[in-house]
Amino acid sequence: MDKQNDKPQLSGVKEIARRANVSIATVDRVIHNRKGVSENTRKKINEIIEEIGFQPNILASRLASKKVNRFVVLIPESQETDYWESPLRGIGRAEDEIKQYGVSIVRYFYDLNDKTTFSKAAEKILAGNFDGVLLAPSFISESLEFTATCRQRGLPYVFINSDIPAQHSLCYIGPHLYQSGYQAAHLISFGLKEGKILIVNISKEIDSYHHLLRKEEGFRAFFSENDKVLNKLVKIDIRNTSEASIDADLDWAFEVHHDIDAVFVTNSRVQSVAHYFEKKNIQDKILVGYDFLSENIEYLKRGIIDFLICQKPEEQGYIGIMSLFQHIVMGTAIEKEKFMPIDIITKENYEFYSN
Amino acid sequence: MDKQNDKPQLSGVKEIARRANVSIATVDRVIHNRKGVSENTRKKINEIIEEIGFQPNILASRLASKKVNRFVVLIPESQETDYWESPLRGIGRAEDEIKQYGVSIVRYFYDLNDKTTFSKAAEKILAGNFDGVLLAPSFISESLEFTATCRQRGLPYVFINSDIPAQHSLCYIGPHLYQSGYQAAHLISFGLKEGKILIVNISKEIDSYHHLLRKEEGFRAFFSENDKVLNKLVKIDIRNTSEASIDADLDWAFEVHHDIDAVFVTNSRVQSVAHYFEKKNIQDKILVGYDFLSENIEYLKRGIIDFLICQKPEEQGYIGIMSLFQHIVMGTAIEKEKFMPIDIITKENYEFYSN
DNA sequence: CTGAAAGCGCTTACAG
DNA sequence: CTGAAAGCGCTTACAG
Repeated sequence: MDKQNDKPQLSGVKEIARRANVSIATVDRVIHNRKGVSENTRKKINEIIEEIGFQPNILASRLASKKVNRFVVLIPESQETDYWESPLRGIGRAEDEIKQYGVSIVRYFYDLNDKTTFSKAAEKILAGNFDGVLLAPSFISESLEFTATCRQRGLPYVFINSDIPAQHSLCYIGPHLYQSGYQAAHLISFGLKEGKILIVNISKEIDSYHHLLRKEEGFRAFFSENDKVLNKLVKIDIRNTSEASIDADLDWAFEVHHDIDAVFVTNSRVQSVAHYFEKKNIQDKILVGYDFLSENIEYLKRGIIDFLICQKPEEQGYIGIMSLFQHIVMGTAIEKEKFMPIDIITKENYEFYSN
Repeated sequence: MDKQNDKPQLSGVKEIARRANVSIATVDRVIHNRKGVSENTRKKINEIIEEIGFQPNILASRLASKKVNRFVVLIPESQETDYWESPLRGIGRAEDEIKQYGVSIVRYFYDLNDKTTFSKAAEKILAGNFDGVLLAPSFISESLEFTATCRQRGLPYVFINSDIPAQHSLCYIGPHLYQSGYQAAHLISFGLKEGKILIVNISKEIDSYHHLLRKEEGFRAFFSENDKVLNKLVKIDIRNTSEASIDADLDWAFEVHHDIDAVFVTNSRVQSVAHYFEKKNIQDKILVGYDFLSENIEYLKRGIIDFLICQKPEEQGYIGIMSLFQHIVMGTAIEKEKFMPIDIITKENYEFYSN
């Protein structure tokens, strides 16, 4: 049809080579910042690239290149709760999408109750030959040690699920903990204009305890900032996570504070409190906690848990890998901080929720 | 390193051709179900494809092919509210991702207040040469007429935002209206154990009115199914959407029902009620409505709107285009119905929400 | 510092 | 009904 366009403008490396009067091999060298090109030619070629707004054809590039990129993942293994299965699923989904681009992913897991498993895995990773790391830095000092070495070697890493600020990570992908606690407070206060609220922290690991504190802070901030003088807060920390121990602690709390109207559990262990409620046939108290886990959802369905706050764990894994991919393979810019939405899950909407 | 793998197994069309003792051109014909291959060869090649689990290299395929796919979008233009800008943004995002695969997207818009604009655009689309359609079927009978022709021509189409069931669409991507109303009811009832609730439908188009009804149905169902005898429901329909008219109607409603404690607006026009509340300095009533629009968010921030239900409009556009792409270009299977999550937006989490 | 040539795994005319 | 050959836009040795 378009007779005038018989010879469409060349727009690729070929055209650049033609204009610069060099071979396409040299153009390729400049595009990829490889050495062995005179300053003059480099400058000329870069100008032409600028001028014609050259965008490399990523399909052709990947097809021609035999280079493979090896990513490695270091996250907690699933235990007690199956929370970490979700990020893992997201990682798998990302892998499926990008394996045709020559990316392979190796997975390492550590035990959240044993720091040494983290360090051992980290060592293995450093011994291997990887191009990018996706890391859940649950143990602060061990993570710092690991990332220091990565940085030194120019091995880029991405944090998911919890952040260690100012560590030169490529980016952080995960929840805004403080704000999610604040959100939980609003929900409870919306249903309970006046009354006593129990905050429950359940966790045996000291390290991740700091996460729970951030949520608790946000939760408390809501009440002090919004002048909710009619709401009183009390709290208990439960470090022994056996059912018997949790039950005993809750027994104690409800005995001392017979007038508790609502309970906020700062993590996915809300199921333990729900279980307790069910056993004791407690029906009139508001219960809010975290995470889209099958057990939690069961209690949500039965009306024992009122709200679950959820932060797209699967998406965290998916975006984590894709961020590495964008940066390392595609060479595009990525956001420094990607906070997950604070999703509110109820009996009515859980079946439409996508992690 | 792997000396034993000097000659890695060929796995592509070449290997199939070798095993079948034919040329790769013939293999290509079979892969794409093109005619001009004897039943015998076709069968043999298909067996080999099965046997080696052949997966075509989509990069190479797209690079070699000069075929372009033309998608067309038919959605309402942005007016009154800027709701439709979001799906449009999602469509643009999808376009950016897949244009390297030879996909181009043409956009048509119709006026929600004028059915004829829909039909005219539909006609133009049918006159053009397209490979796939993304359609918001706001006008039922006009849409049916259009899709009948599409089906006849083998032109696949995807519905977004609202569904017309059993129309052989490739898929539907959008909200579950009934359930979102049910969700709104739960939220209000959580904050209001006892009291009178006003349902407000604001819309001048009769056709899309049916959507609002579905939400209202869900809303009412919550109260009847959950034995909320202490909550009373009243409703008004507002068909003249000028500010003065809305205000007058609300004046009337609050005069007749002086004891209204909460208001549920069945669409994004919740901002009109919020505006009214602000003018009249009404602060003690719960207000719940729909959609992440900047004006609505402003009222959310100021505490006038309590909750917004939102159904990822941008995502609808994005997924809509990607579904066409998956089906037409990649040839992969897609889900028949993709319901959007029912997101609950509050003052606390709106800034982390991604459409 | 630079270039000619082969090749990535497909698709597409074209010829038979 | 089938095949040989050119080509998609890059990358990669290799040779100079």
